[in-house]
Amino acid sequence: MSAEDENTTPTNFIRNIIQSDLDSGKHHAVQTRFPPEPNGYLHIGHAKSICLNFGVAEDFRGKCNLRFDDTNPEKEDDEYVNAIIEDVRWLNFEWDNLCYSSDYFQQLYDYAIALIKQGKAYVDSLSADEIREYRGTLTEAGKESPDRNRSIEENLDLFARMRAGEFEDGKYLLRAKIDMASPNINMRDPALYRIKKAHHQRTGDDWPIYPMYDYTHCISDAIENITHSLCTLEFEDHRPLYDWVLDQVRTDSHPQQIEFARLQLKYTITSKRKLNQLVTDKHVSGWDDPRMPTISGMRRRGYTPASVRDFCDRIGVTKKDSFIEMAVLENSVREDLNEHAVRVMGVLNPLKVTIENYPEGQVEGLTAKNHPQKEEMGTREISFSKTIYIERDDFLEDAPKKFFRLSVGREVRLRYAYYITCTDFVKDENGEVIELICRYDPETRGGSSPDGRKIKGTIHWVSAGHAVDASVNLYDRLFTHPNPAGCDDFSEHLNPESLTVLTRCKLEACLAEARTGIHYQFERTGYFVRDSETDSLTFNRTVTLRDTWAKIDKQNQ
RNA sequence: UGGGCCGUCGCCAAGCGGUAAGGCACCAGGUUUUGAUCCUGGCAUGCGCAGGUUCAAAUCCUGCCGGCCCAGCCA
Repeated sequence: MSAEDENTTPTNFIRNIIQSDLDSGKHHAVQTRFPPEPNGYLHIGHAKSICLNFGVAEDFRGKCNLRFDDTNPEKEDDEYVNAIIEDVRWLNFEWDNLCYSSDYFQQLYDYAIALIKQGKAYVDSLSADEIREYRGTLTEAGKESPDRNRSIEENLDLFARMRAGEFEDGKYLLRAKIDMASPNINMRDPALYRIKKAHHQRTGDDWPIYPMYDYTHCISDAIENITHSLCTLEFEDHRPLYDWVLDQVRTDSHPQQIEFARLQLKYTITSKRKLNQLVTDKHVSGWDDPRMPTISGMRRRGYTPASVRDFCDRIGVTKKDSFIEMAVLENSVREDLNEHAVRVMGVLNPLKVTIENYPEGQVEGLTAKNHPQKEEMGTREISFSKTIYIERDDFLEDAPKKFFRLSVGREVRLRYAYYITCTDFVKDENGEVIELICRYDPETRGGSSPDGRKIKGTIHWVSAGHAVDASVNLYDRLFTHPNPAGCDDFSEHLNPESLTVLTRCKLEACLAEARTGIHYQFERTGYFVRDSETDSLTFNRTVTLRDTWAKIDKQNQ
């Protein structure tokens, strides 16, 4: 690795382990997998796992599978598998094989029979409540079930009948025979199979019994010859069980489970259950509401795959619980958008300006750059006329000295157009300023003066007769609390101002044909994309520009 | 008071016995027809705390302190 690469190629303890496994010859190729359960939409936390698993495979020239962990049919749905596939594709990763745990139901079942034959698993008739009682507590050992020493023949018979659908849900359970006194509760004869007469999205009504996660995951990994099985910290206690199952079962490989800390982002939540609740309780419009930390929400909001991937590279991978600041994500988004977004002008809160000395009815075309630093992005023509709109915020009746914008007697530059000086303003009956009267300097066409006088402020504008009307959605953080998930009721901390809908915004004419997926910078206000779910002309603000003035203004107050 | 794991700058994060990378944030300047971008500089005598080993410790040892996870027939 060269010195230049040090900042761009992430290094972390997992990559170090993989590198040494490759160096030592333990493995000759890397095989990972991203194993979502299709019971909800993917969020930014999953993006971290996706970038890790696919990223590692990519960088070590290995492969990564996309595997749906679909062993709980009651909560899973095809809607979710399709959304997940779309999201992974959007992030621009390519999987080796697309698999489902349900593909292995028969093998899993066969392995279970083998386990029973080895005397390592038994059918228990204890009820769920009894099992909980028998399990013991964190500080006390559990008790062995009366069925623990059922004969192998009887276990085989019972398990076969479970599979045949002879029993009602909950009547029997297949358990591993490990150690009821283990200090690790996961090892106290964990459940392997439960009876659940539920219809499965893929296997239909073939199975009245479904395997549990601990049993399924490790075997699925082994079947796919996964070399490094990366998962989050809460599964650390499950690793002994992961290894136990693979030690009992005859598989060709024994993947290594490695745990890392899940992503936590300040002022939002990354829990499928809670996100689901936001949708169900209508706090947001859906899983893809642009305020949601879901991948589909971020996509609709205008985040780019590159920015999400960059973010994941920056935050690192460790075993430490941490909370990432939103600013890191926003920085990644701004960095990518600054590079690629097309510059245009859009007035969000219009204030009419009449240029008194500009000829009535005259219209002239001015040339604007599509990107200030990138000539190759070209230019476009914009229309200028006697009546224009500027941003309300760009005029102040009583302006402080450092306010480089309009006020009576002050001169500013209209971007790419002329210098104008405010001479007067009009108020309505409520005392609200509704119009500005200005004079322009004909010598400053294009935005520079022959006398070279310095103009501190440049503001954006749009010609009244040429602008298109649009709605604009402004988004702010969804929660007012940095850790809503840690509160008793996270819904109490919803930010009432997370969405501001602006109507009749005045945008540059070219935006009438704006297409979803094209990123724009409305100069001086932020990055925007056309909303994908609305027919009328509606834009979503992806993120604001950095605003030093807002910061100064705030400090002065 | 069972087990597992974690503590390096406000937020992340390198570091793996040789004298504290980097990013975000923040602060101070410069350039600028976006108060944007960009550029320059500043920002841990210190690595949870206390002892010990060593010529040398964030790195090794011991003991504390603090935090997270586990008692679903969820994943």
